[in-house]
Amino acid sequence: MKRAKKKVFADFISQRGLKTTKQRDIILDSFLSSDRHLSIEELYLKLRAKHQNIGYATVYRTLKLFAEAGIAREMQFGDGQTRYEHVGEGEHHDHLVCTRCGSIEEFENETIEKLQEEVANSHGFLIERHRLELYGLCRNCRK
Amino acid sequence: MKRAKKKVFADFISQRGLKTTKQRDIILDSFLSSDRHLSIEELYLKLRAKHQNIGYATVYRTLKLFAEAGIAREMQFGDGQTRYEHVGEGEHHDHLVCTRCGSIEEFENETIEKLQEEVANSHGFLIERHRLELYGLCRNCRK
DNA sequence: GCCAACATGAAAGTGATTTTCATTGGCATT
DNA sequence: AATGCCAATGAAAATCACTTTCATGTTGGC
Repeated sequence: MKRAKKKVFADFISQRGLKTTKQRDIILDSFLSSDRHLSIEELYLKLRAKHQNIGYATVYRTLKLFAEAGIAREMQFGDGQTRYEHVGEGEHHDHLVCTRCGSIEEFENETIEKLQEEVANSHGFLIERHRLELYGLCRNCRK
Repeated sequence: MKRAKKKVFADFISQRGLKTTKQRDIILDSFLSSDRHLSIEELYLKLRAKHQNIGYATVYRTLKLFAEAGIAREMQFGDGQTRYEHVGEGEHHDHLVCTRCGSIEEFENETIEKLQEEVANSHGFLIERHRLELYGLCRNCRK
């Protein structure tokens, strides 16, 4: 699936007449082999450890490109930093965000999605996307 | 209920040894008689129309105070601006955000809340608060 | 009315992100 | 393999939303 995403990005690049570069390859590799929900800062630091020649701006630009290409999604959990998560085809999930340790778990729930549709319908509203986040204490932090 | 909130804020002010000022009165009035989900910028402009002597910083500071006093709540809908909504006692609701016209409707759904609790329980997670937002087209913008 | 403590507005400061700009580097074409 | 064009890069400056600073103005308990 790393393969698949690399392919998606390569296709995106060529379709748009953009170019393959060392930096983009490195950033993509690093992104794909990272935790989901990585902040730009975190990714940048991780990258700098190995490659001192990658600029901040390039990381920002490249992550935006991943989002446009459909292999990443921008997220905000209220800590003032934008995080990017991996996107699989048609995949969707919501989040449990720990307010103490900052850990982020994912979950899916069909029934909730259905109810959201019902609510939207009853308001004449057409859902394009949604966000559902539960903030609180994770299993470890409750103790 | 405007009365009630003014009382809540007045009590908060005196309990904390803070002071009543013209600016706070004006901002509170304006906030209470505004749409829910007003951005600071919007409120500031609205205020400036009548009172050219209210500073940006004061509006920011005062809205934070409202939030501390429990009569307002900070919200982010991803457009880069913080919005404040009115808070009634124990009241909770979620949002339908129109991606075209920016309008924000509210809804409540007990069943969804219950399901959220179930999901959290099954992960050993303790919910403190949550946010649920449905983004898409409102009734008018669908046409 | 006095005056310490709080509040205010203008401007400077922050922190995250974006843009600018001079330079470097893909890559399709000779 | 050399050419040329346009995209990409990095460093630094700019921007944006907000926060803090600081000199001055107000409030309210005495």
